[in-house]
Amino acid sequence: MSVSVSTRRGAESEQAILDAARDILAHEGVEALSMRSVADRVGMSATAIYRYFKNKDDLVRRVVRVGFERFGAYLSAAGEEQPPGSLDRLAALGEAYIRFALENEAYFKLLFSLQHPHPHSIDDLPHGAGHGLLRTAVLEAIEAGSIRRYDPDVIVMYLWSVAHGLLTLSMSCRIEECPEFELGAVPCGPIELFEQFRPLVRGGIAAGPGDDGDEGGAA
Amino acid sequence: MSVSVSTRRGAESEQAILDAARDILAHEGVEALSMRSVADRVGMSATAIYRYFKNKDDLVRRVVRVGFERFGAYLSAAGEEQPPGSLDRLAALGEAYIRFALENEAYFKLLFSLQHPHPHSIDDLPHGAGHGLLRTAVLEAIEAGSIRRYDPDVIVMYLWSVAHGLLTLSMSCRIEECPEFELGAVPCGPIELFEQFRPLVRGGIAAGPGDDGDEGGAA
DNA sequence: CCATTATCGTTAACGCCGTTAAGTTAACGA
DNA sequence: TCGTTAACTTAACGGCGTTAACGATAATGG
Repeated sequence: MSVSVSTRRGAESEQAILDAARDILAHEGVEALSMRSVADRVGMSATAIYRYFKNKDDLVRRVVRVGFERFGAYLSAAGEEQPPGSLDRLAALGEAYIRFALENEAYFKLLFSLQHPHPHSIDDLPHGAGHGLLRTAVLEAIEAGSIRRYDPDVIVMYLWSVAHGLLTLSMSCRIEECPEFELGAVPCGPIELFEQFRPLVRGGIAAGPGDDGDEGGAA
Repeated sequence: MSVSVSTRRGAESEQAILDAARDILAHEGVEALSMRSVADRVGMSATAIYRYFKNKDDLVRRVVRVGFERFGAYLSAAGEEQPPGSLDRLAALGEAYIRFALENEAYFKLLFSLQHPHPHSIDDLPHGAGHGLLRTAVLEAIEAGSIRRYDPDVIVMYLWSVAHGLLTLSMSCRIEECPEFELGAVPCGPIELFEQFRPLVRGGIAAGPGDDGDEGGAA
């Protein structure tokens, strides 16, 4: 009886609004995302959106949440390509983190915006934006003996910080345009840099015992 | 010909505008920083600001630049408290980076905003936001044998990423409110976490010799 | 000393924004 | 048939960055 045409049409509108907002965000950037622009795209007036979303922030939150459900899937898939408990799995997670952020830059910038942070806590994110995934991988790696025994939550935050810091720095400073950041005369994006980080993350920056040889470097 | 009274009065207004904008940014946050609010504080109309600044972005850029001149001084002072070429100096720089960002959150968030990144390149920042400082410290540490020989620019980006990532994550996810991030039942802010990172940065995450490790990665 | 001129500031207005309030239309249950 | 309600509209408010046109005022040149 009651779950009738009207409610279904309502849900369809809601979905259309979400889709429109997602498109605008992805293709025109966050600055072009306004109630009016979304409304134009779905062919209704801006105020109609308020039937489905409390306000703009609510709409944006919903949009972002959808995007980050794929984030979790993307990370999960990338991690499972490497054996559990291995360092390679951790590296794959980091690389997937970076790759996804670069390919979905608007989403990433919006979610981790410093001005209006959208996750009120890590738990707000689907799969904790990969936090749970990473934590599991770290625990497995410790258990497998791949990485040293240390507070797993600290290791998680450390690894997350390395990838996230590299990303946010490259997004806000455009390091790829800096002449200093051409490694071996080849311009170097976040992914290449992240690869170069691997030995440092694995073995640290401290000089090893009896170590004096150069293990890498630019011209 | 003279740089006379009229120009000086103009410069005074310009300074008053900058001061007002800085105050609003620091005390009320970036959302309260509008041309009209700044104008109100200095006691003139919003449009008068355009005599001294091309537009809002120009004003903000100038404000941020002033703030980050102190950033460079802060980092420099913190670094010099530790012996040159030492790991302690690198750690001090990182800790100062975090401390300054926490104490000048609005500045930090504005400069490294992902939406409107203000540094067009690292060189835009006074002292490269400490980049030059860090680079020098890394080179000295390599020369002193404190850290391994590796591309110094990669090490710089790595260290910068660790600190910056921890900061931005904590600012956008409010990790201190997450129950997971109480280390030893004590709520744990960025500075405490950064301290916990030190052994990882120094020695890496890999299990030391003695543990059976899956050391056979890609590289 | 006066006219000119550049400097410093004003008010009014435009088009955008998020949001609220009130009104319209159509489908539905009783 | 009537009343209710969901879905959507238009009108409007206050705030935003910004432009244009205009006035006051101080410095300067003849």
